[in-house]
Amino acid sequence: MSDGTGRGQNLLFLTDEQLRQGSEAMFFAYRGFTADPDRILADLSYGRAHHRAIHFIHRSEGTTVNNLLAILGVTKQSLNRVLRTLIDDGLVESKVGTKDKRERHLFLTEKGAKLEQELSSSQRQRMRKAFRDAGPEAVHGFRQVLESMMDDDLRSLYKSIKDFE
Amino acid sequence: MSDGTGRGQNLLFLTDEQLRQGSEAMFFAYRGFTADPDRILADLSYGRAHHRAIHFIHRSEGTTVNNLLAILGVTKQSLNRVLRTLIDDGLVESKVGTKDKRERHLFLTEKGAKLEQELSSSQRQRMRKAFRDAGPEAVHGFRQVLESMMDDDLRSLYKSIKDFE
DNA sequence: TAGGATAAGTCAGCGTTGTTGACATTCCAA
DNA sequence: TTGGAATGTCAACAACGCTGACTTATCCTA
Repeated sequence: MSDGTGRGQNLLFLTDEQLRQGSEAMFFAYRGFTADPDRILADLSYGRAHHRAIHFIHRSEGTTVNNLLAILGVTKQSLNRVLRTLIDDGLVESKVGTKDKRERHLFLTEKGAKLEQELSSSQRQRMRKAFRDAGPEAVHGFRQVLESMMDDDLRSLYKSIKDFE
Repeated sequence: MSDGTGRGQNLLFLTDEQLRQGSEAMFFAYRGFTADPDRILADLSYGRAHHRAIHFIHRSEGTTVNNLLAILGVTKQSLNRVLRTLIDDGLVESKVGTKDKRERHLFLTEKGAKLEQELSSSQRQRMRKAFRDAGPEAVHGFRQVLESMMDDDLRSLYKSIKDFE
């Protein structure tokens, strides 16, 4: 795993203070990251769980409940509650699988797609500003560190859906 | 704010796909970020709120309740519930202010400091690995992007406590 | 010194979102 | 045809946000 530059980055000395600042940066930044969608969701008496479900149904149209469970990392009971309200409210459609009829394939309705747009565009706006302010090299580093911070199984999941399109 | 390189980084074109990948990286990385402390906390029937309180009391020993409220961004009722259990369990000590007797100054007990160490060291371990794997330039970019992503008031707060020591 | 402001704590109630456990239904595949 | 997988549902519970109302103690200022 040597980087071959001779700068010894694998031996990089990191103080507890530097690492603590990294943790706090994550904490405060995540607050900002979720702030804009949270405001929109509050008016609809939805929460982040609804947002996450909507996001991943949009990005993987027709995904199954089981697949969604793996991505979101929650119990089926927890997801089911969220999914049921979204279906009842006419934002998500659940279609029985054709090949395997046990499976349910999830889709956003027009109404659901509209909310997804609203949520993601508010979040993208902040992300775009942050990316532009920090510059391309910083963005590259940002993504490198985040990837390294993931659990192994989540990283493979992330990478597998990252280049889906 | 021109970077002077002539590459026009302020006009950086960012596709929705790139921004979405940034969002998803934040989502999956934050899961990893909290995973290790979460496991420790679960055994003690504590949650993330307890961790956050312990963290910021440790880093700003003797802080007041009001100050902690501002940092954590929750209501006084919500913090009070967490603080009460921590005090009852002998992890946190609350001392009446000497200058202003209305204030309560918060300290970790020996027991509290021990748990703090356990929590922060598990989180630091992951952060250290991520920082080393990604390298110093990446770490710099990581922090730049996270800072840009914060709300203005949280960024000033973050910066003000960042260089406290 | 009286009265308003501030810091903290408390009670009651509610909502979202996570958990476990138990159980029914449907359907595919060996 | 039977076992297991996928799904859905019910109940109960816990963590942790929230609002609103209220008390107590203290401080500061007019």
